[in-house]
Amino acid sequence: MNDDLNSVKFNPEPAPEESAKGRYHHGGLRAALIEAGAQLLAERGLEGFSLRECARRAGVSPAAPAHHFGDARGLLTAIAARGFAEFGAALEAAQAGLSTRSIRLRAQGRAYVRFARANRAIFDLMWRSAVLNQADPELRRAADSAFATLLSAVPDSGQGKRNPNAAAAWALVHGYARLALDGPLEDAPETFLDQVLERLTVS
Amino acid sequence: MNDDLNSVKFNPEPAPEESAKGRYHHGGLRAALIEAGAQLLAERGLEGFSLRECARRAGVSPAAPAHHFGDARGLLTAIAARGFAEFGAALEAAQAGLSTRSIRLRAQGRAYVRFARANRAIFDLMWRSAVLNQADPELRRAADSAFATLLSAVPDSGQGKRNPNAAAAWALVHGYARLALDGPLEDAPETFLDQVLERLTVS
DNA sequence: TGTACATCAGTGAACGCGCGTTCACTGATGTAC
DNA sequence: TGTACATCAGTGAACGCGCGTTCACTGATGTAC
Repeated sequence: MNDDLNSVKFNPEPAPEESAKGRYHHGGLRAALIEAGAQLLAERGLEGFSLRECARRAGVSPAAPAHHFGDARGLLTAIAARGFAEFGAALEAAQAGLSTRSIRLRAQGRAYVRFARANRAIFDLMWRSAVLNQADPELRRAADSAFATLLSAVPDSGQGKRNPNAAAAWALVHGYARLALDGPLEDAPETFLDQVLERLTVS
Repeated sequence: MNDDLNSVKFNPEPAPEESAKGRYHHGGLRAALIEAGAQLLAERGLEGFSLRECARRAGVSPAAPAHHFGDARGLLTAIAARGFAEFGAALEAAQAGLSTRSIRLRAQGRAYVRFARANRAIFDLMWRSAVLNQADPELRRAADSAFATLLSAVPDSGQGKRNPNAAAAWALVHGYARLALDGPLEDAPETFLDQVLERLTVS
């Protein structure tokens, strides 16, 4: 993903020195913990996640993370926020330069599912609202921005806030992604998704 | 849900006496642990789930559950299996007596989402494949049977095993259910689901 | 119908573990003068 | 340019907790004869 974008986002201080090892002040601990946490999630899932292990991987004492994130929820929220930022960027990139809405929608659908498959632990986390601090402004901003990008490709049926076209497109793509992660469509090829997206009537 | 069906399924011995309290042998511990576990999940989610707490609620020593389920994965798998059995029964009941496929599909879609909303903790669990023993024959049977019921309402496009009509219907309904549980469609009314289902073109 | 005995279900105390969090602390940084 | 000092980031030992699991055990059940 876009590392530059994210290190700017989460570590607004000057870039940490190459070798932060052995120094008393880590220099980029916040970003390092997010990275360690993301890797830990990928390896062991949410069940195997712990603040202590993140600290261990970042080469720092068990009490250090509290300084930046308070508790596990805080760190998980930051990881999810980074996930949504990358997710939104992927959707944006997928549709950039494409002209018609329906073409942009298909392209975003593919990017949506591809992101879920390539980042399954993070994608899972992004939707586990019970373990996140949903009020966190950074999380909210990143999530809302990603959703807005997706929905910008759906024709507005003029039904106001609750738009069945948007919900149908979102549900179809989101459901496909979930089924691709959770079993039933685990090994479906990308072309199959295209066939599925064709079943969507959005006018 | 259908308690008779499930106690038969999970507790093939003669029905436990009304007052199993105080007796050395519980009489229906297996079923009682499944019930306690389901309630615990509903109250605290998977994060707050523990074998010890299930035992406590069933009024039994911490070591007792191991006798029936081996470990937490075993009990969770049994809970998920019961969930799939109830889920399949709900889908079946929803479409019973309806004539055309498209009508049956809509009815099942509504039942699918209604089940997810009414049993969110169990529905979540049913899809958390990482914490379940997916090889468990009872789980497999219950899940496959529920899916078969759902897909029986989808026109077969003659494309063999990987049927885009089936995948589209399933993804749309499943995605809607997830979005209804996880935030974006949390308080959408049932009629909105109908409008969304209309966007499905399945021929 | 009665008795012996194998089998089964559940006990309860004990264990070791990794966890989150606390606490008084210390080393580094950066700013004011 | 130099020094004093406040602030900040991270230490590391300690705590109490609930967990899963083990273990030798015991009470109830049901079957063979």
